Amino acid sequence: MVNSHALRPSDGATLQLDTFLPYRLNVVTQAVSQALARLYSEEFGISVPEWRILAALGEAQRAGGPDWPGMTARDLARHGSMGKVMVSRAAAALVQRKILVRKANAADRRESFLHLSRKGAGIYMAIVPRAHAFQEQLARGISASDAQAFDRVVRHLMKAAGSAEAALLEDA
Amino acid sequence: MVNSHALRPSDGATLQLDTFLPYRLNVVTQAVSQALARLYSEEFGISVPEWRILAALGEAQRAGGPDWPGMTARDLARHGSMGKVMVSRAAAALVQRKILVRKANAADRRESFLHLSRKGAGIYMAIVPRAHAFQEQLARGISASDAQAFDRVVRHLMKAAGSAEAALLEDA
DNA sequence: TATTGTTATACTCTATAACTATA
DNA sequence: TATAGTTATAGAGTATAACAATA
Repeated sequence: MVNSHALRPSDGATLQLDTFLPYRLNVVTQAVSQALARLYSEEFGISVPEWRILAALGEAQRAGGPDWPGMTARDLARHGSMGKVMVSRAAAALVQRKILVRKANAADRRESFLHLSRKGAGIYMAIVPRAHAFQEQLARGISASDAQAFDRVVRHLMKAAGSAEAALLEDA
Repeated sequence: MVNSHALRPSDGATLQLDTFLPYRLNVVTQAVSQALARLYSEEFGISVPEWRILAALGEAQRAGGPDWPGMTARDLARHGSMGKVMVSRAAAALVQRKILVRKANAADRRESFLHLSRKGAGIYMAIVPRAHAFQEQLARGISASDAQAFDRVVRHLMKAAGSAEAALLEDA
């Protein structure tokens, strides 16, 4: 029988892999992520980092008014939890494919503003409902209270991951 | 303000990236996984796939009696959710470092049995408490009921990921 | 001097297919 | 023919450092 507590393992001398949180996170994330990546790439020719940029820009562009300036690579990196290297590459590819438009920032010429082109906005609008449908499909059968608990745990893990590492390396 | 429901996004035309489940899973898993990977590699010189093999063998070796035969690469691949390619490579590296011992199976000479050497068992015994401590550190502050709910959701997502992809590609 | 962004390099993990040796 | 395992190759993502342009 399988131990059912992902966060409370059983005994001290052994470790049941399928109750080990990092393992389970890896497996489930890989399954979800890969399914979605296939959707992006097969239907829209978009990679995951590219999607994150589209999502950030689509969201901000709609929220910002008509003279919304766009987002810099730095903004996108923070918003999408990506390194600046990945953002630079993905953005360059999207600009080349005319999905993004890049405009120089006269006030600080190191950076530039990116926003969705009309084509990019079209792709964004096509992907969003599919992404929602995907998420709904995944969530179907999960109770509201479980969903909320899950959300709390994810939020907690996000904060805890950094400090857990620090704590463990300390007393090594 | 941040939308707090990871599994129930807000409106149809936009998608808030930080409420999108695959994104959140990716980010949290990456944080957790990378923290742990650093621990394995810096202190024990073990990669994540190698750790999965150690964990599977350590667990089974302890459960099985003295004439437990070992596990085949195929067993390890299934148990650790890895492709046979990864298992083959990781196992070869571990055998070379004398952490695993490989014994031919006379009954079916295509496969062979792997088990932990004394050295391997030592490493396993050193890692397990650290892994438990890591998990406990992560879980500290999570209520028992949230942990159970989280477990149910992870389990659900694992099953749902495959079918969600199928459902979405169907009506494309 | 510090920061934005780009390029180069290397490494890990993944995916696929081709191949072997057995069965 | 099918299976266990290995090897080769290519891809995506990450991490790091070096670099150019600008502040």
